[in-house]
Parts: sequence; structure tokens; C-alpha cells
Amino acid sequence: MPELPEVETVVRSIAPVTGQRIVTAEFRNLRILRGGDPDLMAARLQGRRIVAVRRYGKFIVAEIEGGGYLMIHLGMTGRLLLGGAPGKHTHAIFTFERGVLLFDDSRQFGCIEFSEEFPKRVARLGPEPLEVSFEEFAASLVKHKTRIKSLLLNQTFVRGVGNIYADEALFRAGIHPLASTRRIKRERARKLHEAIIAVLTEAIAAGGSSISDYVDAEGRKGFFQISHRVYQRTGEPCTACRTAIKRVTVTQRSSHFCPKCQKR
DNA sequence: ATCGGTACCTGCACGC
DNA sequence: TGCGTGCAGGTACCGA
Repeated sequence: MPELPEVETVVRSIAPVTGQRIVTAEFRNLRILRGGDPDLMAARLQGRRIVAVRRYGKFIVAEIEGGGYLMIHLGMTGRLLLGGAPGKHTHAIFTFERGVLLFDDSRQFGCIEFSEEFPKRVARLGPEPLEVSFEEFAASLVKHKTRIKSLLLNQTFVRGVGNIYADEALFRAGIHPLASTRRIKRERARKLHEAIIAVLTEAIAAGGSSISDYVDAEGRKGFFQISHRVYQRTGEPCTACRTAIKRVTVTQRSSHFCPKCQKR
């Protein structure tokens, strides 16, 4: 489900747990746990305070008092909810002195991991798209030989861009999703860098996109989906030239684009 | 070393 | 009503 703007919105909405002590941690579905015995993990968390909660791309990392990191990834349908009753898809329950935090995920593509060291898979990610300089972005772009849409989804290139914002950024930059990275000239790359920053910034301000069921920890939907110019708008007129938006499959993912505005 | 294809799982909309 | 199909914001792993 969530990409960078949605995860950022979730992290902001769970701010109340910062500084709070975990009274109990309960894991109901072991499928979503990575690396570690659930009882040991629960014991390791119990009685510890959350020192800080940070976002790295689409990953959420909570720093635990006394050492250790609790990593949470929401996958496609994961949710973190403050309060409320556990349901059919509640896989983890963190009880605090004041309130409870539930991890729900119907498709179970999300995961939770506890590690003593900073999680390796997070350390391996590329730079934050909102922080990377154009020079670094352009230098990394030319090192890859693939289709631009695939590269944007590659989290070692930049971290946090997913299917929605890749399509939206490519539209704004006028680049076809199937375009070879080798054929993108410097000035076009600059447009893409700017488009990624613009679309992510606007989406964060809107609280993310709620395509089907995304909500933040308070149950609020985002509303950036009303600003989508190509994503899931197949057949509808382009906002710039009225040409019908097309859909193609790239790397097993659907890509939406304007055949007139976006060139290969 | 990089890349593309596939697997993982549930729910929903659709056509018959 | 039910069934089959295709689709959905994700990453990890495997083999070329």
C-alpha cells in the first residue's frame, strides 16, 4: 500500500508513542515477524521506552531505550492504528501505559523485525528522494541500464518512491515509463529530480493517497488521490492535452502515462 | 554485479 | 448466488 508520503503521514500520526514505555508486545501472526523468536522479541521490548520513531524510505524504525531497533514495514496493506479493537488481520499489539498500537495487514506483505544493530536492509537503501542532490541523483541514474520506471521502483536508487509516485513523477517530467535510463539527457533528468520532489512534497501535505483502504494511525484518509494525473486514470483524458491515458506493464507492475506528453 | 521474473497473501470488482 | 479471473500502494529471492 503505502509509499513515502503515506509512511511519513503514519510516522507523524504515531508521534504520541515517542517517550512511552511498552508494557507488553504481543505477536499473533508469526508470518510477519523477521529474524527472531517472538517470545524473546516481546521480552526484549517489554518495559522499554520508545526513544524515537523515524522513517527511512518506506521503512519505519523505532529506536528502543537501552539499545535495539524495532523495524516495521507496511507492505501493500499494512496499517498502524492508535487505539481501537484488534481484528481479523491484527498481527501485533503493542500496549503502552497510555494507549495501544495495532499492526494490521490483510495481505501480510508487511513485516516487523527487532534487531540489536540498526537493520541491515534499511542501511542498504538508497538516499531519501527529498534530500538527494541533483548531482548525486544524475550520477546514480547513468550507472543503471534499465527502464526508468523500474529504476524509480528500485529502493537502492532512491528510497520511498512506489508505483503511484513513480507514474506521477514521470508524467510531470514528460518521460515515458519504458524510456531507457541511458537515453535520458541531463536536463530531462533534472526535470525528473524536481518532479519527484514536487509530487512527494504535495502528497505529504495532502496526507498521502487513499486508493482503497489506506488510513493513518487515527483512521484518517489521505486525499492526494484527487490530484493524480495518470495513476489509475486509464482511458481518461490527459490533464494537459486531453489524450486518453494509457496503461502498460513494466516489471510486472502497471504503469499509467500520457502517450502524447511522455516520450521515450 | 545487475537485471527481470516470480512468489508471497487476501480482498474486491467484474463477467458469466 | 457462486465461481473464475484479474488486479491491487510491497520486498525478497533466484537464475541468467
